[in-house]
Amino acid sequence: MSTSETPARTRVERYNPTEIEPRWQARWEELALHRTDLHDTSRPKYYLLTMYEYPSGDLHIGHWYIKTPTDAISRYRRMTGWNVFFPVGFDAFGLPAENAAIKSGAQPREWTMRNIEIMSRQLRTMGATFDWSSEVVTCEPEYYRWNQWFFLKFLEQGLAYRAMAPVDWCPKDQVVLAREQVEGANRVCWRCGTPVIKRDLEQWFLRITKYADELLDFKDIDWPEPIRVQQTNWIGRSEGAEVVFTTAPADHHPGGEELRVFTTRPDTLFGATFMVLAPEHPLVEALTAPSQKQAVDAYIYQTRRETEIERLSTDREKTGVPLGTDAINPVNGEGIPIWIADYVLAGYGTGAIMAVPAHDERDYAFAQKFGLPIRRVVAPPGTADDATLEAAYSAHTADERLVASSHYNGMTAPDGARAITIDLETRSLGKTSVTYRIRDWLISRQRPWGTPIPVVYCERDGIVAVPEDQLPVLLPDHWEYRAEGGNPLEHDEAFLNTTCPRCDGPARRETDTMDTFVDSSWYWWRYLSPHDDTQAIDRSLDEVWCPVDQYTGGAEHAVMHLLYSRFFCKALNDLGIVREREPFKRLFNQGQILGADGERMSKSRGNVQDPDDLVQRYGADSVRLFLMFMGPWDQGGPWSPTGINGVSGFLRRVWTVALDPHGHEGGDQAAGALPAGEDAAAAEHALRVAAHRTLQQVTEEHAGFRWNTMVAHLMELTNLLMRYRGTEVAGDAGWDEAERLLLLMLAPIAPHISEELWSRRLAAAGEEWRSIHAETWPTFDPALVAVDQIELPVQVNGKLRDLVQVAAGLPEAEIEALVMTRPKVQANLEGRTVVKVIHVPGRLVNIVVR
RNA sequence: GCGGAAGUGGUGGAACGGUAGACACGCUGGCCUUAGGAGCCAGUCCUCGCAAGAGGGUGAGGGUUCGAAUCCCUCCUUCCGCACCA
Repeated sequence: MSTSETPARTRVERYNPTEIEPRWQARWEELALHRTDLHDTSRPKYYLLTMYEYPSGDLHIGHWYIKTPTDAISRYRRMTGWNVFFPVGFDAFGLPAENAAIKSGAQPREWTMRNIEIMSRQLRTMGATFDWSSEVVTCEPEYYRWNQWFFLKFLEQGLAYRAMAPVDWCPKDQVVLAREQVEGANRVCWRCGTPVIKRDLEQWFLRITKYADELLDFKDIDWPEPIRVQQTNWIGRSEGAEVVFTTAPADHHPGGEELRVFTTRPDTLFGATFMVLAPEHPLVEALTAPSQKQAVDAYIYQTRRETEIERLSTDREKTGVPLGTDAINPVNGEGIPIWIADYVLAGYGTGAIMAVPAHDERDYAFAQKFGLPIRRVVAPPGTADDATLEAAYSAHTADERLVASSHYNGMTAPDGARAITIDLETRSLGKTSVTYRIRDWLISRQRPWGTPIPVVYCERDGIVAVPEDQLPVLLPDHWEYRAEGGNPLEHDEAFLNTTCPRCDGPARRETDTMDTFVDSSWYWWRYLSPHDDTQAIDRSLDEVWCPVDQYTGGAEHAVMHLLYSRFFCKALNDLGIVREREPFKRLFNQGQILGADGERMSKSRGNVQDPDDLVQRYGADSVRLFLMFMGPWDQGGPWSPTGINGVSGFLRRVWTVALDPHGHEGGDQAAGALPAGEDAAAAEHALRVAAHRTLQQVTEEHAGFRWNTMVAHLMELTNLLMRYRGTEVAGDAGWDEAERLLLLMLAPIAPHISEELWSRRLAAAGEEWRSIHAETWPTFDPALVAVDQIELPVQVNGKLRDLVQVAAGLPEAEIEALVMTRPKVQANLEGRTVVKVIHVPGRLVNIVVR
């Protein structure tokens, strides 16, 4: 059998990412390609930040999903002329280190540092352009001392204060529990199974509420709408009135005590038929009649076992207990019974409400359950006075009016609200008021692995701040965990015993540490000068580099980290420490990668995808590309164990067309021949046009981080090159241009293979090596992307009936005339009258017939 | 429950209010030759049909429009957050 007619399959070197990738990573490091000169002002700066990681020990595919597209942004920005700063660090304090310590006996610090080492190594396999020279690790004293310093500044400014707040408490272990340490619907301690109860402790707060109104303003930042909405709802500004009720005298109570309520509906004050206090309200004990004491105590205990989510759920049965005392309504002197119920929270408003069952759903449900009166005070015209309310009426219509409200009758609800509030104000029994759902930030944690709060308790001077020059207050190196007795710092005599900075007498250190969200509220400033021991933030670098131009990370941080960071920025600006009032100019929230089973990845479910295995098997470039290809970046989704074959095959094809343009595989009968009716000039032109159109699309896709369609477009271009492989145009100028653009476009997203093929191109051309990542992003030729022929869909009554080829720029009338002559159109027009023709130039023609 | 987001082939997804299903996975068929986690070509939304073609189709139901996956309303399902996980 002769083989002369089909050329032997060419044997090119196989694409071998495991050989290529470490080699280029080492080269880039050697050349310090990603070390950012923060003082270089020759190019515009671009601060690119991705949320730093908690060192849990394993980098999983979700970390790659955040970081590799962000790296593509970094590389693209560099190619388009920016001085990019792209740092990396670790959020190193936190509960998992303590849990591991309790389980294994290792010290949290050792465990954390070991994990950081492992994760740093794994991070390097991504081939990302992190500037490791600015790495930050928050559990290092050189970092957390500045948390302490900020705390002292906040304390001076009244932004930090101490107050009582409930914690989840295990009565057996005598320990404060984190939410995740409280298990099951019956809320028991994770270690001993004892029912958990809320207990009040003196704790430290940061006054984020001072900035509530400013935090509602997003005009200077370009953030996704859903995040802005979530923050707005979280802050939850409500305008209304505070109204002063007084208690009525009773056998057990002299009366005359003030009871302030907050309401958004002062217009419904005449409809208040009872009052509800939060079970934690300070007056509950004094107002409870002896006959009610037992029921009230039992109810308070029950409430202290519930979560706020349970308490606020609107679809569960309402519960409550009357105290046996009345409150006097200031507008009509009427006495109404006072109840306690869990749906009223101590921390919101004044912890007390006037209940207006006719006009509030929750109050309505409560009144129904306990047979309390329901009195309508707002009604649309024509409503009979005695018509029963089937549900709370809380709608607002233009023609509704106040009824049964004394001389306010006939007013609209908003007018009534204003009038009633003004009248109360003149009697000093009320005032307009604004309440926020957001509460001050509780930063105290009764745990050892965090930043010690820098205050001491002196028998003589009370609470005394540690002076700045005595910072940092160092965590002890080692501590013992006990089965009982809570925070080990409370048993560490060397840590505990100190002297009062004011009187030099004996003092005890604060053992609470800070919420780790304090660490993450300013870490991007520290990247600029991570080892500076004279100041937290280098103001001159802040002025050049901040705010962050682009921040990337998960949407699960919408209301906590991202709000705390904005708060910190404003507070630090007020302290004169930083220049800006917003930390992150632009934000992108990527989605979450789930396990192949569609569930959240976790070790216990056994569905964690390890990137190391994938890198070993397919190479980092394939993993990067697959994560970008699987769907829109903000969407995430389940991991597909087979999908990666697609991008891996794509990169092999890129390799093949680059290194073996003249060869072809044996399976295609038409291989080596140009498409029918196409000559070499047409083929070359087709390649050029495709390359430049792809470049135009890819450039646009970079602006919107649309990686999935970007990869698809690069696949199309590669498929086209594959089609012309082995033909007479392979390797010609048009082919070569397409090939060159393909590699440049690939560089930000698949950095290793593009660097390898680029270096071989340069070598083949006898040119000196220069990294593809130092090349300039190409620009497309407008003449080549211009469209000359368009395929125009023709519809009859909105249904597709035909496609016509027309020259771009053909006059509309000519197109319409042409369309009418088409047989398929004719067939559909037969026997019907043309009503009108909709012609969207360049898009379609729709003929409407009757 | 409250707040946010998403529902399109067997699967991941594509589609400025204008040709639904680009690009892939998987599967089927053909080819190549041989050990490569291979490669090449073709087909692949559903129904009817050899085909040309016809009809249906974007979670469900309604609406706006010449035209709706896209906009509006109601409902259903899934995912994320709810303040001590980070």
